[in-house]
Amino acid sequence: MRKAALHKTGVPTSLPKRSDMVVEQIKSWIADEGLNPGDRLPQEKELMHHFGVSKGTMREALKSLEVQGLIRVSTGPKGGASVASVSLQRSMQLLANYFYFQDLTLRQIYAVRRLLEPELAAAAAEYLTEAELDALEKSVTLCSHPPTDRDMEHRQRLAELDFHDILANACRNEYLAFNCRFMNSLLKNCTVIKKIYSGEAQRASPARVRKLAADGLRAHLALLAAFRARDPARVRTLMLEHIVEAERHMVALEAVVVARFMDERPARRSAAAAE
Amino acid sequence: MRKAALHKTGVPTSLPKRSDMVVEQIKSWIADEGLNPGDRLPQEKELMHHFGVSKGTMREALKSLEVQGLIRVSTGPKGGASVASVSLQRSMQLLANYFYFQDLTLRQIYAVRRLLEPELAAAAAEYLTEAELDALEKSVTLCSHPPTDRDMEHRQRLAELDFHDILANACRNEYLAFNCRFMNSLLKNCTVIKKIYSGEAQRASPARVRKLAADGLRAHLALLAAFRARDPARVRTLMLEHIVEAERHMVALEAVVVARFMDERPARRSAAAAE
DNA sequence: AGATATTTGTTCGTATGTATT
DNA sequence: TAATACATACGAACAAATATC
Repeated sequence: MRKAALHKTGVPTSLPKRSDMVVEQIKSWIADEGLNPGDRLPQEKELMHHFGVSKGTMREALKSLEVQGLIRVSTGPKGGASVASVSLQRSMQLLANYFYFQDLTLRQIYAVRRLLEPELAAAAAEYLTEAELDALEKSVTLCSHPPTDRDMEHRQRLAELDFHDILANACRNEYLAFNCRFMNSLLKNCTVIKKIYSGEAQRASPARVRKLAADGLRAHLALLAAFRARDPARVRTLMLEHIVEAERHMVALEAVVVARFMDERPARRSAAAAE
Repeated sequence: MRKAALHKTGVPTSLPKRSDMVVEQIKSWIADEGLNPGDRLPQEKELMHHFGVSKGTMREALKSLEVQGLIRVSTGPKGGASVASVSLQRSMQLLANYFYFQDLTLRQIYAVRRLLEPELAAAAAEYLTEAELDALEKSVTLCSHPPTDRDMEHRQRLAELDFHDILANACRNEYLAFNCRFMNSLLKNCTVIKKIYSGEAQRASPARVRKLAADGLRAHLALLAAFRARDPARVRTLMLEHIVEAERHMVALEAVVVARFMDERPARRSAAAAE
């Protein structure tokens, strides 16, 4: 399970441009040489000469690699391009771009979350450090007081998601952890959460928002106790209940909010431009 | 659940370069205007003038957006940049870059696959068209004859994964489907599959390879019957068994192959470059 | 089918900014 | 502080691709 082809782009979108060919060559060069994060690439001038392209073209190629997160480039002496490990944030952002036009629903996300998050929590139960347990508790206490204003309400919702991010940090399965972190970030940016922030959700259905918060707090408290007891089976059960419950509240809120503000939403422009 | 911020990059990596600022501005412009795939952006010259940057800088910005999959650009009259929906292939490749340095194990991937694939299959059972059922059957028959050479053996392994891709196509949950498709592509490129292709796995453990193929065929046949019967519950059960079984074989093969060829693997260079 | 106009793609020369020593 | 090494940015000219007539 190592070194799956870094370069093979799969489908030739059209005619490959010069800069794209350079990109592929540099990629396979990195893979073939087995370069690791931190290793430096030759400097611009040398690369230009090596690939027989001009500055502008080489710059575009390096830009492409930089956007993909595969290299970092810095100015000054000892500067230039160096191999980088793709950051978590960058990957999540690039992946979020894919779903931008997919019209995901909360149900679809929660259908996956319901399956993965209990497993993540159970795995984390085994490895959570004392520091992480304290961090969990801090997130819980932040949510334990009724919010005095909307900003605090919003921060409490985000803290609830931080709770789940901490579990991802403790999980040794990087693949599982990434998936859960990404769903957390999707939820952090989702419309319903934003509506809660802006106060629209409260106005639409204050009782539901209160119950969402109260149920969340109760669930996190119970989970924290199970984590401290290092009881993976109980953690799994509690987390599943928590996710199912949260989904119910969120979906209900989404329906309310959408129904109330449908007319305010700007209709999307007609596709297939101009002409 | 619409229009989560397209632009907010999150962490300012360092000092923003000119081209990066242009990128962010164009992104938020696309989001604010609610542009859809196909909608055209102003042409290079106009953009240069609008943002007050030179041609090279503008080109870097457009290159960045192109790499992210957010725009496509073409030459000629009526050419220029237009908004694009990020393609599945591009997203999977960008995401694969993240895991390139994460040293994922088969176990980690299968820990997630075991949870998601049965759910995907159950969901697909409801929606599979006749054409898709036929495609499934075609994949199964391709695997039903003992392979005559290594190339055929390899194509059969890939056909098995195509079987699972077809299920993803039939699933209405785009988020679940993406996750399953991505794991399929990870497996297609994983070392063990490649070793099977090159014949190393056969030489190391021919009995295990035969059993992997035989069990896979049997499982897919049973699944096909359950799909035709539109029996989601049975599909779910069968798929779980199939995945667990496949994991066992693959992990065993991986161990054998790694043990036999450890010395041939090129050691990775020392990290933290020069100096 | 071929000519032409339009728009991106590439190159070069030069100047500026920035981090190291 | 100054000198050096490197990326970053500008502008003009030319090459290549493609839609339209």
